[in-house]
Amino acid sequence: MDFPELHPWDLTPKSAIALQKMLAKRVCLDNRLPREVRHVAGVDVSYRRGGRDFYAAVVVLQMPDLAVVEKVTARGTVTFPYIPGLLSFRELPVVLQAFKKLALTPDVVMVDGQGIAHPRHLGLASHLGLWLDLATVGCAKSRLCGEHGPPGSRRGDRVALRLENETVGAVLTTRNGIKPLYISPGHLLDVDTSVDLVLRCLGRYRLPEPTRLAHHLANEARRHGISAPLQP
DNA sequence: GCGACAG
DNA sequence: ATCTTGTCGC
Repeated sequence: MDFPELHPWDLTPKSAIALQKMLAKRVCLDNRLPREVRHVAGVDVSYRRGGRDFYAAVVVLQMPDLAVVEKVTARGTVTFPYIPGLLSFRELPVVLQAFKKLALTPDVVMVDGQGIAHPRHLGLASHLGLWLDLATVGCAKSRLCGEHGPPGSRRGDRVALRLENETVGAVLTTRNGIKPLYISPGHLLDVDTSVDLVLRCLGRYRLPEPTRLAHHLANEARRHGISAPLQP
């Protein structure tokens, strides 16, 4: 159950699903955020179509100005195929390597992917949150599961994302007339707090600054083919 | 069996 | 996610 100790290639989709069901019980949806959120981190992974290398990037921004205070990257190897619902088994290993290089411990982490808006309530954001014991928010660009009404078209508009008769997240419009984002709590916070946090991290783009900047940094790391700690 | 399906 | 050139719009 521990990546560093478990040979990744021994994990089968079936065992991965069993593990998700176990871990999902430990996800906490109560707010455990500090009174004042000082640091918000964004994480993302990049790789080439036929390549075996994965590049993860973590960027830490300070609130409320969103200034970058730390950036790290890490390189890893593909050990699991992409299967909808099992994304964390593919991306978590390299993401964890990147977090090991982080000097700061952010109050919350924004992830490119789902939180509990997942078939077994354990999307990448939730899995990462449990692993790091940090508050995490799932910020996906498209839907994995769940139903929702027509999203509003103005920034700030949101509609509930429901799954099995429960609200597991929100479909949030981050820019006027632009395709909305799928927000769901990963760990240690609730839906409303997740949405509020994303809104407070919004710049002039569709994606909130933390994940947007992490995306760029991961792409840059991939292009350089190296992984080196950086100084802001 | 068929359609859906984060990144 | 990634592959790719131009192109429509604020």
